[in-house]
Amino acid sequence: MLKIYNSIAREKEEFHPITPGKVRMYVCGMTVYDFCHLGHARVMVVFDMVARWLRASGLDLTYVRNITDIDDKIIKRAAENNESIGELTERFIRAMDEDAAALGVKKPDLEPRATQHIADMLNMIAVLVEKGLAYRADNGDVFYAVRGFNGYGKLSGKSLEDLRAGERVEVDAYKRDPLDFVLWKSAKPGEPAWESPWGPGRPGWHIECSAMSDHHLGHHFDIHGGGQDLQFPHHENEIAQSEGAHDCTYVNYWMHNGFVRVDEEKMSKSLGNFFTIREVLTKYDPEVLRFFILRAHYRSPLNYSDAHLNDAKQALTRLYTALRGIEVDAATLNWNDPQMARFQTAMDDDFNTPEAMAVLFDLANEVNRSRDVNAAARLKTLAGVLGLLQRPPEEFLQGASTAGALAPDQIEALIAERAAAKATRNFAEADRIRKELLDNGVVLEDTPQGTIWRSA
RNA sequence: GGCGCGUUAGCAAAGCGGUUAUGCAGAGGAUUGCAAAUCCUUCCAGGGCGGUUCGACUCCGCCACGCGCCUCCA
Repeated sequence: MLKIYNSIAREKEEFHPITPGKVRMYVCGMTVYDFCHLGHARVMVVFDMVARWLRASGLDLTYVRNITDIDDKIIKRAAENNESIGELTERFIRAMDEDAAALGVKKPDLEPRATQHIADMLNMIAVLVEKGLAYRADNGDVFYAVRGFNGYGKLSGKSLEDLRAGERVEVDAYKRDPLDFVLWKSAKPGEPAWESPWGPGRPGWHIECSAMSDHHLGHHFDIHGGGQDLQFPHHENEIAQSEGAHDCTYVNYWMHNGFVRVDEEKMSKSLGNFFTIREVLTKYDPEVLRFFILRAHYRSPLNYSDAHLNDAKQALTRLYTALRGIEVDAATLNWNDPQMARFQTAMDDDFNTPEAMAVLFDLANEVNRSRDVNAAARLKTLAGVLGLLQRPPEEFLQGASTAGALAPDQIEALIAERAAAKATRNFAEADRIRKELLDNGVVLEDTPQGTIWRSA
């Protein structure tokens, strides 16, 4: 039985889909005005893992991850770059797709874009206005009236009074209450705008997710995910909008993944301490990054450093090494198998990937001892559930990231030379060649079947 | 100030009220021409102070330290 830590309940709960056998999941995706950083990588990989596990568990999943392609930062960046908003967002959506693909993140079933759902947003805002939960201020903006929704704060555990006490934001004079938030922003000259009953403008930050999730998944669905920093205010405001408009529970299970940190500090745009995915991928195999992310529990902080990535690389190398030289057919998932059962138990416990990975290493040990094809198949199949270990081992082990620039045929030539030297027991020469290769980032291994190599 | 989370061996990171986590690194052995890889053995834990218990890293309380949200943020 799958248990999920539900942010709104602040405890693990048994997972029961609204419709038996079917799961509807919505995850807050990217605002596309820049390259994705490691924080984005974590959201994508974590919820890709969640999606894979739900499906491996036999559930019929509909996974929606939105793209926010209109917002203040996008407008600002496009102006700075002297390009249209469409050009900017298309560019970064393409980059995001590349990054996601590199990390082994499968495409969600649906990736709705905010600009495709303006009508849905306007409809929802209209409902909120009719119900007295929203109002048009004198400056033309439409605000959500937080005081009118009595569940406000239930996700983040904040009361309106607490929030007021901690007020650090300049109070917008047009708001009735400082905590009211914008649903619709009236257009300023030169800004992109859509027509609306309240005048030309564009959507506020939170309404797009309420509108898009409703459009694709309905008023009430199973899982809503995102980074921890979205819990407040973004998700809190989504609840206010959706439940305010529909008068029913919005989401049953809220999932929030932990932050990526650098030097024990949150990686964020405002701190400027972020690394983009593509930056990291110039130094590390993307699967190493995926492995690194899944090696920690999704709710824990994840500290980024080269030392930790190198450590992850070593660990993943061990797994691939175990599979090297074994022809593996895919095994079927059989939860009666002891190791698979242990893996399942771990994953069912709020997606405990570190524990699930421990099973992988135990299996690797078994494969190394027995060289058993079935054990190898179980290893590869279970790893596949996490989106790992699916490439030919040589591709990973001999992959790029070598310091030197020797082509494979050059390496093979040197290995042949060394073999010749060894044949005449000229070990000095053999060792010299081996050292030369090592200096070029190539490690040799002599086996009964001959010499093989891998990248250092 | 309000709310919340964390503190595990050299590093990373889990489960568990009493029995080896796991990976990397270290030590010894097997193997190897020597290595590498692999296998075997092994060292190194649970912030501090109390409490509950026959027994606590694991439950409870307090304290210390760290982190996060309350502002755009995955």
